[in-house]
Amino acid sequence: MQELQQRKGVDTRERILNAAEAAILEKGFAGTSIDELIAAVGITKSGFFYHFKDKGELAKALLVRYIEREDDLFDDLFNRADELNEDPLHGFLVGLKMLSEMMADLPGGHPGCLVAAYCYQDRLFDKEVRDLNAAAILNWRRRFRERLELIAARYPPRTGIDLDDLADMLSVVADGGIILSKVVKDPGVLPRQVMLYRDFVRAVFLGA
Amino acid sequence: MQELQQRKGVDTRERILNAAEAAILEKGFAGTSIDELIAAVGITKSGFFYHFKDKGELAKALLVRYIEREDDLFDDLFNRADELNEDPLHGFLVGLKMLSEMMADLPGGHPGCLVAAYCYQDRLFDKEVRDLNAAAILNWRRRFRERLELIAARYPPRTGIDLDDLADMLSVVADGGIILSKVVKDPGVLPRQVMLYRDFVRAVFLGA
DNA sequence: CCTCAACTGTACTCATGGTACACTTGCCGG
DNA sequence: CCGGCAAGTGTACCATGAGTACAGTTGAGG
Repeated sequence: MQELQQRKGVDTRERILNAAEAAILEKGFAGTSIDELIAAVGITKSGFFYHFKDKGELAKALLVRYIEREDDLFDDLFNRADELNEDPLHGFLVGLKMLSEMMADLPGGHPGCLVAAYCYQDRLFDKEVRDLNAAAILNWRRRFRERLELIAARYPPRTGIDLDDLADMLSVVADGGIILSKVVKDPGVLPRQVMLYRDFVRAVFLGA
Repeated sequence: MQELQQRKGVDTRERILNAAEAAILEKGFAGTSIDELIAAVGITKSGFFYHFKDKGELAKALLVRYIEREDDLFDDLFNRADELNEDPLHGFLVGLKMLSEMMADLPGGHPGCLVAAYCYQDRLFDKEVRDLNAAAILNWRRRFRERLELIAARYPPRTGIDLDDLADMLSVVADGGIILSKVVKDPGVLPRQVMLYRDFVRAVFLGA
């Protein structure tokens, strides 16, 4: 079955994606040259185009991989938090604390969010990629909204709070927090902002 | 005094900056070509290099102009809010409401934040530009922190809330809200997120 | 009429993205 | 041990974009 060959191929592809992700988060998509990627990975230009038919396909593959990983991370994190806790509110609060700690533990700070990076260069990509980006955000909204509804069923929230907006706010705080952390070069900003969001969620449902 | 000539020159420079700002927020810095800018403005390449010695100077001039405008906007907004209100907390809350309304009234939604865009392409710029970016964020932190201190002197805040973090959270919510609004193509997300931040500020100082 | 700001025009260099296509290498099943 | 396929290499080529160089033009003001 040519397992070794396949493993090598997958491996090279992953290494291209790794190099591309790091470079794109620092210099943007158009600012990242294929030449620098193949130099970093140690292959030739032809090798690159064997794996991706053009630069746009690299962009798409990168985003797909990024979104899958983030989804897995959220699944894992909040499932663990739920196991530790029966109550939906306290499970969510524990999950947010774990998220904050995870972000605090990233060596060198959070490297950046691909969704945000693509957002500020979206005319470089085709509709498919832009739709993928939007779908990822809407999926996170749905996922957190479902949790918030479970919480709201047991703890009546403050009136005038829309649960979609409160769900969105986690993505907002994460993306905004990443930007502030990067710009002021203080990795601590992001985890502290997540904790502020956690405080707000508690205030909404516990009124404290 | 060649006033007309100077006005014409300043005007052309501003038109280059306008075209560049719009293009960079959509395609990134490296994705924006000088050729497309001069085509949009209706000048030649020589004309462009008469105003900016290279692309890097364009980037710097653009960011300086953007930060000045944002500062002026905040000055104007919160000064007006203060005139309408004696109490520092209610003045701030009124200012946030006005900010939210202003963002809701932007036709086509917020075009994007240059600070955030530069953040995700920062290796394309020299240290001076990156420092400008960081200074802008720190200046907004200082500005809002001062307001929050005035409020805290009259309304004891919930314990465990750091005023720097709460000040940062406005920038965080703005930058994150802009990204979500752009990605899901719903201009309403941003103003609603600002209102959520306002709710949180009220909860911190009024406990309600 | 002269000067200066604000350009235009032409011509060139170099790097990068991308295309095309023939060729190689090495594992694997038959 | 041989043919096939995955995973590449090597070479050549083209268009676009950043930037350089520098001479010439235009029009308002003194």
